Amino acid sequence: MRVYSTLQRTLVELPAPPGPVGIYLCGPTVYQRIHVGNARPYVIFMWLARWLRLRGYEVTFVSNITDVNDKIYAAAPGHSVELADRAADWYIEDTDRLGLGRPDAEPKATETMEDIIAMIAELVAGGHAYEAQGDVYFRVGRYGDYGQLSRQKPDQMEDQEPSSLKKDPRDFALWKATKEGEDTSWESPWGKGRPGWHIECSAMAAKLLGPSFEIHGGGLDLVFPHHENELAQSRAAGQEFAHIWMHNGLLRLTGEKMSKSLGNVATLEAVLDKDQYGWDRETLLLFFMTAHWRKPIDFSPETMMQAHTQVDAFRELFRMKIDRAAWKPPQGWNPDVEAQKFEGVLDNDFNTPDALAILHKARSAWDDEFVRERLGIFGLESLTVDEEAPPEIVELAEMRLSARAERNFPESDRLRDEIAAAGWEVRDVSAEPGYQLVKRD
RNA sequence: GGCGCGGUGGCCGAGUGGCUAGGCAGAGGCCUGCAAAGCCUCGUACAGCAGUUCGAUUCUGCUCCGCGCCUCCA
Repeated sequence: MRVYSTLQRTLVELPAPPGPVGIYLCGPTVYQRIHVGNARPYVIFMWLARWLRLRGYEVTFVSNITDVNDKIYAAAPGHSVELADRAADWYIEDTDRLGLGRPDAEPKATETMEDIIAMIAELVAGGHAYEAQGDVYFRVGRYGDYGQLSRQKPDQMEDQEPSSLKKDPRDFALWKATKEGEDTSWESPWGKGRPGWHIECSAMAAKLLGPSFEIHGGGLDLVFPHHENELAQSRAAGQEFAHIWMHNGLLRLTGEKMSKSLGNVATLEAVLDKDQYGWDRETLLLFFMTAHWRKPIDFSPETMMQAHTQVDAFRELFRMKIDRAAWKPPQGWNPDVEAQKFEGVLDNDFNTPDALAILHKARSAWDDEFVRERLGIFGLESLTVDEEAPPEIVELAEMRLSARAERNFPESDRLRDEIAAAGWEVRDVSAEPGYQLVKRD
């Protein structure tokens, strides 16, 4: 198994199973509902964790929730705790709807305060950080490898968060003294305050995965400064930290990155909501499969529609009621060979579009077992179950069957329309009972 | 200005130094009372210009275009 790592700028091999493989994913800052773009890393890494387990790895998947931050203070003056709690619940609720389960741990910054403070103290003691009027800053100039992840040259960089207290404009805050209007603070050796953005991830990763682990993930927009800073502070604290850095491509809306600051946002809730975008979870999951995890992907009616059509095509395979005993692999379809290819493409940088192509080939070959066994990896096992029609629909279909037997086609067509109006499609088939009912949305 | 990613047939989207990606849409046909579903047939694409090579969409350089980061952002 190998994946592309931003740090090495190449594919990096994972140690052989069983690992262990620790995965740390940067989750959202909670002050509003997450958007579909935020859902992409969640989905990709849930899938990856599942796949690695199937391949025999011992996986520990940690994804944090940032619940102290300037944005949260700004969004709910005096009520930041309530907002963060509520928005964290939204995040869980919305991503739960994707049906992929949860990471092994979802730590919050506010629940990791001791470790955060201890780590900052260690950096100060080691001379990698300094205190200034209750703030603590990381001394970028002292860490020689600064910029190795993002390939930024320190002398070319612009200032990070300007502050007159910094000794060097490139330094960044590990701890911030409490300011007016902030309704939460924690005691520390430097007085009351709260952590900077980057240190929480270093502390939580070390706490739950140890000083050295395999994979650190997040969106491409986190490479600099967030991940650069995490790497610097953790290494400065003597930890090896993550070996592999996976950065997923960003979701785009009308050609631009979907982001809260640009305001071109479709919330995950809205995308899945019947009264809004109304896409089902399967469509969204398959949509994410269609592009490689490192590439940008366009969220548009066209691309979602194409994903939806594919979802229905897989459903169709399981409506066919294939007689497995009579089934034989057709020309050009060798399940064993294809199974190996399937493993191969996922083991090679987790290429889901290639995996999807193989599933389509299996579908064409009517190899329902092959497809059923693999759809589950992506949380799409629901496509294999065909919904039963309710009695009143069945009754209409029976009436239509009689009408057809009498060659009363006007009545037959009227009944078909009536069934369609109720959200079902009736088809004439040769197998008993002579019709097939399919749910339509 | 600095750093980085990408440009593939109508659309989405993998991949490869020479061998069919796959999907969507479209056209024709079989089947059907009409449909639906299914099946069959049909598309020789890889931004442009140089170069390396027996041969490049795939490697190198340049140009053009798009995107991301350098400030909070998955």
